[in-house]
Amino acid sequence: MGQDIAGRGDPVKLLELLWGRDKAPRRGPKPKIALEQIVRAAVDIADAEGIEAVSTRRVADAVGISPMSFYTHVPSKAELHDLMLDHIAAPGTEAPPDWPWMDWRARMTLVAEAMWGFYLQHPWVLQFQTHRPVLGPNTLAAYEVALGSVEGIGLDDLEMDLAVTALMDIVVGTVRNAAREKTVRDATGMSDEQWWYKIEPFLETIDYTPYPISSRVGPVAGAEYGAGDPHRAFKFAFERFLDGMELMLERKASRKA
Amino acid sequence: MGQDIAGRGDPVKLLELLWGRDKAPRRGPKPKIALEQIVRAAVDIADAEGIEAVSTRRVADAVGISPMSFYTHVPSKAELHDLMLDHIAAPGTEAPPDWPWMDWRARMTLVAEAMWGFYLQHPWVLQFQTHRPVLGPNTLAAYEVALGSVEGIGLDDLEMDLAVTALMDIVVGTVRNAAREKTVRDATGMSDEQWWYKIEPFLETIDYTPYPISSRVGPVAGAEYGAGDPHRAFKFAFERFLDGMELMLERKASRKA
DNA sequence: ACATAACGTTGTGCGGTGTAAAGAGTTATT
DNA sequence: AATAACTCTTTACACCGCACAACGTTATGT
Repeated sequence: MGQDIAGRGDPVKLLELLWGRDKAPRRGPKPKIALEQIVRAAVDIADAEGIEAVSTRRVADAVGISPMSFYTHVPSKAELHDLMLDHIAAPGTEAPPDWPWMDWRARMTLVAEAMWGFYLQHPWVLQFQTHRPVLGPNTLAAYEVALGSVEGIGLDDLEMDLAVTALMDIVVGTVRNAAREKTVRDATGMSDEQWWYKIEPFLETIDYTPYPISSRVGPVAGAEYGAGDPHRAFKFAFERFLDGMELMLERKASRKA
Repeated sequence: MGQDIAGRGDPVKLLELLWGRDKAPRRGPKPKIALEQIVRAAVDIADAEGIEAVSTRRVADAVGISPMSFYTHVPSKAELHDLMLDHIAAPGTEAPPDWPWMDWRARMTLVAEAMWGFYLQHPWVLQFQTHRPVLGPNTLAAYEVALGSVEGIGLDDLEMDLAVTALMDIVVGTVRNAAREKTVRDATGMSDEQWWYKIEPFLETIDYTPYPISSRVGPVAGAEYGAGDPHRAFKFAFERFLDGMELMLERKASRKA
């Protein structure tokens, strides 16, 4: 069931699907629909109603085939998930033209902000367990763009990967809070304000003496997030990280000189 | 089904369960089992077989009650998830005694490393969608400890929360890769090495000219992660972040002086 | 002491899930 | 023309969360 881990099946078969490598002339009747239609339908459902609304039956119905016919196109639901991930990675696989004239901080910020928007558009991606990397064409292209933001600034290859990984982690970690409000409101029909208002009487009955710092900091942070600006948490973390990167680059440069 | 968002039900009821607030003398027959047994059984199943193995029927069976009797103790599966989260937050709710003598970098590092171990022990937590905060006693206590690591170092209340949030994001983002290997191997019976070996022939058929940087950096990073050290990604990101924090603290101090 | 209301437990059942298995129909190859 | 390979479909199974109703148990109100 549910959002388990892709890769149970034959990983090579998945790669063939990702790269469209079974275009060889086949024997049987022509397929009624193409794989891409299935994947796009699944993504549409996920974008609109969340990943839990994506069932094999539902997807099959959306493209007009019988439930089990789904399995002629996709080995299992796990593979569908990977295909969905690579599918939505399609936009943002090209760096802007003025890319080379920007400094690395601007480039990394651009990549991070684009990624932020990406996750807000497809919040269901955040529900997936990170599994083995999806080695599809779009995912690779997006990775290429991200790596390009730190190319030629004085990092070795491993450090470049570490920097991009850190960038992604900070985005994912902070954008969760941004996606939360929308997702939870859709699912529960209750906004953050309504939720806090509802539990407030109970919260007043709690003895906060064991939590002196939290009870001081919590309301301050709560008021800030309640105002709806989780993007600020991202900017804080990311700017600290960029400053640390800059220090590292300076150290490396001065060591060489 | 599956790992959806907690909080569909009455949020106050959930708080009462979290804080054990329904100890009033009740009328009917004595419950066969206590809520804590249910939660512990659920956590045990999740630790051993992953969150997808935790079904209401399965949990009920584990504690020796009928499937539907589960619902007299817990309003729905969503509430069970929140109860599980607060339950496992119990350890690590106390700061070490030499805490005040450590500098803030050491304290934050300690908190982050403890958190790292926590997620490796309960990797299923990473599969949850972040929803509204779980305002349980253990979760609050853990937050208190984390906040304590940045108390009195020159940050205002909001910045303290932002710093702790960033710390958590970096840990969560990087520990996913560490949890991945174990989880996926358990689920697929295939190690990372076996997986790479299996897809290697296919990978050689791909034209990498559109991905010049990735094809150079990827293998280098892959060799490093293949050696099994995602902890290095954490250390890289976290040290950059700490350096950035230090710079921020210096700036704030010099502005005051 | 007894009726009653509130509660715990249980069995039945509904609509959903992923997918195995088997069969029918279609097409390219032999 | 025969056959093998393919797509699509129907049926079926074991699971899921949980609504509902029946039944038994206990503390309360009279």
